[in-house]
Amino acid sequence: MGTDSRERMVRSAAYLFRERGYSGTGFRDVIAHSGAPRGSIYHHFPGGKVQLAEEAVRYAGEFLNMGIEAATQGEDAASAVDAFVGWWRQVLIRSEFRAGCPVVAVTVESHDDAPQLSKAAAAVFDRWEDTLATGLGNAGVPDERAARLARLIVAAVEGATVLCRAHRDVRPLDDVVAELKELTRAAAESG
Amino acid sequence: MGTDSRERMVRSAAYLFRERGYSGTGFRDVIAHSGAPRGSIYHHFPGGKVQLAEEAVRYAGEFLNMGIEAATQGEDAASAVDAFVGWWRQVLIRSEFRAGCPVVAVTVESHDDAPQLSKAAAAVFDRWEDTLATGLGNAGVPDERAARLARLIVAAVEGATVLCRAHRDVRPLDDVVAELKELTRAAAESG
DNA sequence: GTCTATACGAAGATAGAC
DNA sequence: GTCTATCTTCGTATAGAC
Repeated sequence: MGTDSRERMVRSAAYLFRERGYSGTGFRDVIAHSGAPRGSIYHHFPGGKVQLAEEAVRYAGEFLNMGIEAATQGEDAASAVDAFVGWWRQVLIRSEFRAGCPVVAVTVESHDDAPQLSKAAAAVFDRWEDTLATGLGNAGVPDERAARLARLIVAAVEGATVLCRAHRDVRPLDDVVAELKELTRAAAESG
Repeated sequence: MGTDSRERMVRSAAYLFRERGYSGTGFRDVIAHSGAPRGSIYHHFPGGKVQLAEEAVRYAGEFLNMGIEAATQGEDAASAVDAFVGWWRQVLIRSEFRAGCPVVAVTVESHDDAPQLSKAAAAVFDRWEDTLATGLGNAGVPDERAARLARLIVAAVEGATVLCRAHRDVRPLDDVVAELKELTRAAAESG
């Protein structure tokens, strides 16, 4: 199965973007990290680096979304927050605060000449919000409120991961989560 | 006053980082944007690109902090949020969602070989939080809560700017701000 | 302070053989 | 699908003249 190296490249790109960003990650790095052969980059990705990045964004988006979906089956509203936050906590701590969110990294460096990247990123953020909102809905938060809360959660947690990387400490994330959980519980009870 | 081109380089670096990130911005671009002479880069910045970036982060941090300070003199708690958010709204809209926060950009791409950059970024985030927390305190929010709320505001607004860039729309920021304002007002009244 | 020239490696991308 | 060779442009950084 020769398509194996293709998948590894996408995964490696997502991994490396988290640490060094889009411009900071070259094919050189992706090849080295994935162990994929140099000669087949443009065979697998005729669209070059932009295509690779687009797929990496989607891959990361899908991957995390599955985690959120699995964890938002409960009826406790706060568990929806935990589901989303838990992943980032792990990423931050395991990488010793060297890694963050690849989707944020790509968004922040996106050019005009590659609008596919912002579009892919927007789709990922939307998907995360939808899944979270569904979880909040199951926990009793009214639909309209759930959508706005989900958006706040995504924004605040993504922002908090950046603060954590700067501080090399999880506390910003923990502080933010404490506020979010309180807010979420109140919203569920009032619904 | 020959130091003028030095300042312009720092400002240009901050400006360009917002759009293309740290790795995506070369000296080439900084020279072109600032109009500064090529030959004096390493005269002004012996530490090279890292030093330039460090100063750009500090410059952006100080600049925005002055804006927050000026706007948090009132007694309305929500105005402290507006002060911070207003700036990012302007940056996003005027750039047609091409520009974000340079401090976030640098943090997200920071290497192990230049820990000065994360440190400078952390100092900036802390300063913004402190100024915001003081504003919230003046509006009647208890000190401990004010600190946590300020941190949430910084994280959520920074995260929202990323969402706005992906969507090419201000709505994520507006949605997040609506929630933050409500939360802030409640905290001020309960204090 | 600013210039030119230059070093040297890496970037993304393409062509054509196998 | 993978290889090697190659193109062109760009990256940061340095040296030494002016």
